[in-house]
Amino acid sequence: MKYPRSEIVQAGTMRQEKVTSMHAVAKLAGLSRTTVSDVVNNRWREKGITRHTYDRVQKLIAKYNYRPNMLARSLAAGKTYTIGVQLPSSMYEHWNAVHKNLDAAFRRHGYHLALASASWFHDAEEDEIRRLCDRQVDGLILSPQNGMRLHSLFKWIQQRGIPFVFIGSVSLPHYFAVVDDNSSNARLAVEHLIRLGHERIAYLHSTSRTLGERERRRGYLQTLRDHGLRVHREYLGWGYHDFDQSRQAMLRMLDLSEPPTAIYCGADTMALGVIDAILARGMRVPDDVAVVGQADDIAFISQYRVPLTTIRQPRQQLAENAVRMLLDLIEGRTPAQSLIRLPGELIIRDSCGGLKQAR
Amino acid sequence: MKYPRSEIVQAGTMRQEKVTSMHAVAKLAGLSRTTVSDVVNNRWREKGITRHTYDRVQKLIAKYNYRPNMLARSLAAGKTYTIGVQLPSSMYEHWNAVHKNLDAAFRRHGYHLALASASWFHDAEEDEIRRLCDRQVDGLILSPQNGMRLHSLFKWIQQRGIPFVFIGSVSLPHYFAVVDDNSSNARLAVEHLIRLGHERIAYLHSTSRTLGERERRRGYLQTLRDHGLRVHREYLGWGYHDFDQSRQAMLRMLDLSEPPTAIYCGADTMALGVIDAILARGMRVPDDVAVVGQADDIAFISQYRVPLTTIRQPRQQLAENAVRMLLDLIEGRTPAQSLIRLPGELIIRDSCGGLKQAR
DNA sequence: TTGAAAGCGATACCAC
DNA sequence: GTGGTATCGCTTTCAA
Repeated sequence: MKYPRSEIVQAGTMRQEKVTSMHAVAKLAGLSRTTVSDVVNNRWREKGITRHTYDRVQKLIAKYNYRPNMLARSLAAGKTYTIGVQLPSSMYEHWNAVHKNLDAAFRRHGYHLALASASWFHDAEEDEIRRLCDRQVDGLILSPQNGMRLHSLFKWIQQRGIPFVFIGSVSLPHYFAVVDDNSSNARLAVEHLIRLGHERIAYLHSTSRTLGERERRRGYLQTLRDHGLRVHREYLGWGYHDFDQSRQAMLRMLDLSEPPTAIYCGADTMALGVIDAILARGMRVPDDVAVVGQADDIAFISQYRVPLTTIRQPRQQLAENAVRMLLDLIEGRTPAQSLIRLPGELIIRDSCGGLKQAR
Repeated sequence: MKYPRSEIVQAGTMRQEKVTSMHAVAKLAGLSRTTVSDVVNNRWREKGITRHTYDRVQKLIAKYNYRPNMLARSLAAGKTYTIGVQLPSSMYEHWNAVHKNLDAAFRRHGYHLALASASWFHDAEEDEIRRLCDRQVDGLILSPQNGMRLHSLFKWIQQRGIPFVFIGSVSLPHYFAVVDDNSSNARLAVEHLIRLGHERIAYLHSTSRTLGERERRRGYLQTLRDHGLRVHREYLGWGYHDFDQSRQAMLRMLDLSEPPTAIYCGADTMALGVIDAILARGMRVPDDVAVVGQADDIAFISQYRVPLTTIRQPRQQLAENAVRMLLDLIEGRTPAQSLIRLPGELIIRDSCGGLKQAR
């Protein structure tokens, strides 16, 4: 027999595990596969198929519970309607929200996401992204932590003709990207602190691996200079995106002869470590040291010991712009811009306090 | 020409966007597809292919950057090595960790995950799971919030011969599942409170939709009875898994003529709302009311105003057992058990305090 | 309106 | 060691 997998064993019953195929439906209806296909794909009108035929097919589809095999469909059509997505770990709110927004936006356009496990296993980033390509995704949204080292990977993806856009932070110049305006975010934070009367403002780096981090640093330094404030080498610390390391770094800063009175942190997680360090020293936030975080990433932050003032990045816009850009690329249009920078907004809570000194 | 998609345009160059196919490699090597396939799938040894041939093929694969098309492979082999996963939203730590552990465990066995968007869009659960099946997943890990209403869906999946196991909470009896022992978790919490001297112990339900929630309630009630404590109707509240609603519910309980001195909450999120309510009333935690949460779900909980005592569910074991069970099913073995119940552990922090009354 | 035929890119079995 | 042939389930083009 030619189609044993869809063989009909008994009237109204398909053999266990064997699923109805389009061909089986066609046979049952006494029609050709094409006709069934046209009905299934809702192009029976323009193909001029009789209402009668349409109904007959639909009835059989319902009766035998036929569902098209997406694998076969994708292979034949050369299109999977799948978008490969690789984001940083989404334990906290920011990336989780970005992921959700991407999902929602792509769904509206008939695409679904394939998530790279690399979200957790950073060393596997390159491999995971390649694997995504092997699954014939129609496009990629990328936010690799090791982005700057992956030049050859991006070339490789381009060669395969798979469009991709970076999200959150550019990995390398000359590629499509929708990113946070880290430089202006830093300015937002630092100018807020300056406005409150602070002059000894520290900055806690997160990781060194992204261009975004560099821009943030640049924004911090430039803002200080623009306001005629001195840059202290000792006010630049490293938190490695980690609570404990940030705590240690802050402890060291507090030991300086002239410790900072305010600090801007590259991530909320780090800001929490910083606050913990300050409180552990018997000092108060914001009275002794003011703290600003980045991302507004922590759930129920209002319930913390010191609700954190922070910079929130525009999750919705980030996702929606990236989706539009990638869809443009996939569908052969030229995106209006190749690089979109989105500024964040300052969310003022308690960790900064009011004016430092009544003039 | 028979294989235009892989046509070689110029020596060393493939036409834009057209990716090398296995057939192209074979032609280049002057071999048959079978041979190339055997090399690619690492079964050249047993197929008795010359080292020389092997090397030649490998070299061409490298040169032309050939990578097998997983879609085609899956279609032909009737196996995708994809596991469909549908979990509750993973904004907090518990489900995020479960997801990660599932991913890691399946990867070790050569599978990857396809995540249902339903994690966020609960009303779409059924649809999303069906869609997952359409993509020919080899198996499913499910944790639907509306599970109890989805009987026909599960029948449908079974009919298609796709094995699945529930995780976290059973949706319906008689299916494979790896679940939290909610009844014993409730006992753990309530007995801890009783041990501390509490007699007026409340319980805040999360949602009504899962069997797990029912079991937790049962555990709470049974434990009270076992210890000869009276059950107050007014001590049963609903938090709907939501901070604000839990806050309101607690506020109402505090207005009782005889308010509870302790409360066990079905989720950490809810416990935070409860604590906020208590503090808002000018009362103290744990001095006036002791609080126990469920899940140990909140990041940096130690930094909250009142670090929460809670029950942590075994994330790693949950995932690993589910993976083993599903793999057994997929590979035709019979799982040792069809229902695995995993008890949680009490994580004692500050929201419970010490003995309520010195004997 | 409908159907036949040729792919899509692989796997699998079986002779040579 | 190697190659032919059938197949997976669907799309697409072109004739009838």
